[in-house]
Amino acid sequence: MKIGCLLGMWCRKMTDEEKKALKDTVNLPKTEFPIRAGLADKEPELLARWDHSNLYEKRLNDLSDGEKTFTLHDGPPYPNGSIHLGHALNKILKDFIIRFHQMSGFKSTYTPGWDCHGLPIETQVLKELQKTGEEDKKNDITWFRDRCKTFAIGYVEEQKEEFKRLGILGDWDHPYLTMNPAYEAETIALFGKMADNDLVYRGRKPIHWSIGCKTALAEAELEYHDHRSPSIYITFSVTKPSPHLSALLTSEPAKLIVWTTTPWTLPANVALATNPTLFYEVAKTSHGIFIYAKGLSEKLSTLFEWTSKDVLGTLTGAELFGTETQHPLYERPSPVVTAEYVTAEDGTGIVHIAPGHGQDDYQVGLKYDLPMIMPVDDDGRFTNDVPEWKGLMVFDANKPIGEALQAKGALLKLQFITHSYPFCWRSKTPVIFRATEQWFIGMDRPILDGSEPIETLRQKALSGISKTGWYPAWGEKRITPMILNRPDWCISRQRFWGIPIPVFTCQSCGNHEMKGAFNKAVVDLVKAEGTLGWFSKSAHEILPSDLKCSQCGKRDFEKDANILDVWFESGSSFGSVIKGQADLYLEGSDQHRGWFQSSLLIGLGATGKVPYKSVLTHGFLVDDKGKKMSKSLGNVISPQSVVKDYGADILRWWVASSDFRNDISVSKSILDQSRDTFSKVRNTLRFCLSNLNDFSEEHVVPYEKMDELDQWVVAKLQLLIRETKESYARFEFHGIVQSIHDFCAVTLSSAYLDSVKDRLYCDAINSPRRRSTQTAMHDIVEALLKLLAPILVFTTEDAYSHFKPFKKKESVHLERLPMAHERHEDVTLLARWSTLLEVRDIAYQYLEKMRADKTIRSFLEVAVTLTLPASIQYDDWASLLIVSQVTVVQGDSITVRAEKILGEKCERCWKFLPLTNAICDRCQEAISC
RNA sequence: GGGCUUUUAGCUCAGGUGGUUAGAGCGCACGCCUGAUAAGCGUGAGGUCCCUGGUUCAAGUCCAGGAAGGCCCA
Repeated sequence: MKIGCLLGMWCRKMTDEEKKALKDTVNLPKTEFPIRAGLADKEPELLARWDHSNLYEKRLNDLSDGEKTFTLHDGPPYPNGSIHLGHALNKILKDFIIRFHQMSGFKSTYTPGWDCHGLPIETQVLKELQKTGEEDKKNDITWFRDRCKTFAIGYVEEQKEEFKRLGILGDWDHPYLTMNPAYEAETIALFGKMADNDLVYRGRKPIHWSIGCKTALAEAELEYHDHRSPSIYITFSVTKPSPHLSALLTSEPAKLIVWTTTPWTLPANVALATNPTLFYEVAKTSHGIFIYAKGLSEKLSTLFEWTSKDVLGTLTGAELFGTETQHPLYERPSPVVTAEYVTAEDGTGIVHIAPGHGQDDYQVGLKYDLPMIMPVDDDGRFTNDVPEWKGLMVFDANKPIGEALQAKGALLKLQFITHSYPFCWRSKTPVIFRATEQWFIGMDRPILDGSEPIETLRQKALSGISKTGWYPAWGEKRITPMILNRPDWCISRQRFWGIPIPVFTCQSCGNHEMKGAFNKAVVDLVKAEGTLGWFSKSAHEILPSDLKCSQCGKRDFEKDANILDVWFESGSSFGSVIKGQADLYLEGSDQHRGWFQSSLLIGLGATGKVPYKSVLTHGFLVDDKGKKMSKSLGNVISPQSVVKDYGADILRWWVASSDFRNDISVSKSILDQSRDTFSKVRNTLRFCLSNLNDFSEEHVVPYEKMDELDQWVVAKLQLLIRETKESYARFEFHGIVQSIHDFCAVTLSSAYLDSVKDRLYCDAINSPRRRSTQTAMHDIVEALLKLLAPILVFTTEDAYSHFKPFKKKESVHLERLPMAHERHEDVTLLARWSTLLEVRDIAYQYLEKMRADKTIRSFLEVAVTLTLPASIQYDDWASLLIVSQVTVVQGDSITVRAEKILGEKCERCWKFLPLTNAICDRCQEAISC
């Protein structure tokens, strides 16, 4: 049927065929971009395409200006399981930042890494061996380490695929692994530099020691079981009271009461500790003058069967400080110090301190510079230092020690208690705390690197922190006290799966060699053979034949048996992965104690430089009630399940929508919401695309000739572009999500696009008004796709392939971010339209009432009369309100009246108008064009 | 127990220097459309701004104490 025939059929009802022909003249939207995202299928397809075209490399080449660089250095995750949501969060945030910088012209490389050594892998491999009954194999170090390596590689590959699936772009084919020979060699070289700067020293530190296995144990290798121990109350006689104590005493002897369940540690006692703020009672009893925590008086009276008690006075632990007592077994003093951890809940509020036999005791020892006596050997037997019980197992020594105390009159009470005590997970024997020789990085040693002024590592670290950018700013407040208060860094571990401590001990004089040529020999060896070379060769084979002991000149060396703390390894990453200083480190806030700190100390200790310019942190994942994710709470959500059920883009959209500086909530309903808001954005894009189907470069309308409504939306777009880029630069992605979603939902979908449908569908295809709108929509789609590309990597690529920009790249990810045109950010226009839209709101409130009382169903059935002040002038209210007819009357305030229109529905544009034909004049004209 | 930190509608977030009835979007309810259709539009209902006390003419905003979360230590 010819269109011309339609014009004459106003007087009779149209047939279906005629209606269809008329409908064919309407320019309805059309696109191949599917209405359903189908991310589960689409995403792997796009990943394969990017992989095939080498997108990462291409971006580095095509997008960068060649001058500006931005380096985000990746903190390495640990490969001992599938990635969890925290990993996903971290890597996705990094991806946003790198993509933003690349699309802004920075050369921004991204080398992902893995932290491959360490106890968790060693433990898992050991467990596997236990299951198969092959435990002995762990003694073959080469074989065992190879097994660990295989284990690590397995999860590196698994995690790599999981990260790639999230759309993270990076140099996945060349990641850094801390077990790579080149990496290991660099770590050893950095150790050497720190040794050169005199920061490495040998000292003693208590560790968990398994007598059954004759080995050091990590926390993870302990099991707690009930254990029967002696529980003894003993006394230390005051020899020199502190001034406060002195004021309460006469010449009569006074004694401090101490409780312990490990009598065998008494030979190593060097001090007593009180809590500085607790109150202590000095009491004259039937059995003598005693000092103990106030409040325990009743309990102790009963226990020791005191028949009388006179309180001579009370004083705080701090006031007892400085009192000197006599060791109950030996002719040596045991001074009173203070420690915050001491309580009056068990015992007497006074504890005995043996720095070689306890973690707390060790800290107290460091604080007060107490000697560390450690008279127990590898077999758990007393050494020559305790001649009277030499060779006796410590647990067997409890009895004779008790007897000796009794003989000296220092034993008040002996009982036995059953309490929870650590056992070795392998030999099932009770564990002891025992000081052993360890390697340390000294925090308070002057760094002898030739720089002036000479500072300690602690001083350098503190000034380095103050020069670093911390985001959020409280990061500085968090890490500063940690550095200020931390003890020396113990870098040695008694394990196998790691990088050896590259130290040689002279068998002749005991001297330790680790600098210069000694270090170089190890670096060269490890570069060539990996650290396996160290384990499979003797010192003699490793060292050049002309290297001699700098002390005695002999050539008989033994390799150190320890490996490095894994924090030393990961903290060395800047050395082999980035050149110079990174612009940014981005990790969870727990890394203030971990990687940020180890990197800082090694950077300053070895190279004199902080390895990062700034540090950004994110919070932790919690559920919708703010509780942390845990298996027992059953609130764990895996990234794999989110990818499967929602798609990686929705996971990314959720990450972007959260304010990651605080803890981040996640739950099914939160993800559902992310899916909903994502869909709104995607549908808006789709609608624009579908209306650009017949649009190309020759149809572009210059800004000046655009319809005012289009000019307004272009102005809104400029604002959005500018604000979005600012938010990216500040890492405030949730602001981006919010403003882009708001733009799509409110500015576009509800206001602009709804109003503009009529002209797009019903105006003549080439009408200037229609082409003007398409020009605006084209700009919108182009800008939105680019602005969203760093976040919605899959969806924007999918949409881009259905979009026809004038200069089309192979991928949206080879585009730069859009530029905002200041000239088009017309403030006057924006203000004017804000008023016009308020009028629209008022009109809609009125019309909604008509709809509610069934006067009308559709707003198109209505003729509106607007009363407006003279300040509001606009000539196309009918389009803006999407009603059939509007009359404007001038008045003082804004009021709306409306009534059901007297007219007929145009069969083409569906407006109600006075018709002389089946279709309205505008439609007639449109058809005949 | 200590250091750092969070707490505004069901949800995600806004709310410089204290100033009228605390905002947005989503979700929800109700209605419309069927030419964005596993879409779209409209209207509406939602808040003891964690609690208590204080400063002030005035506090979501400042101060003190507390509660409940989170990270790191002990």
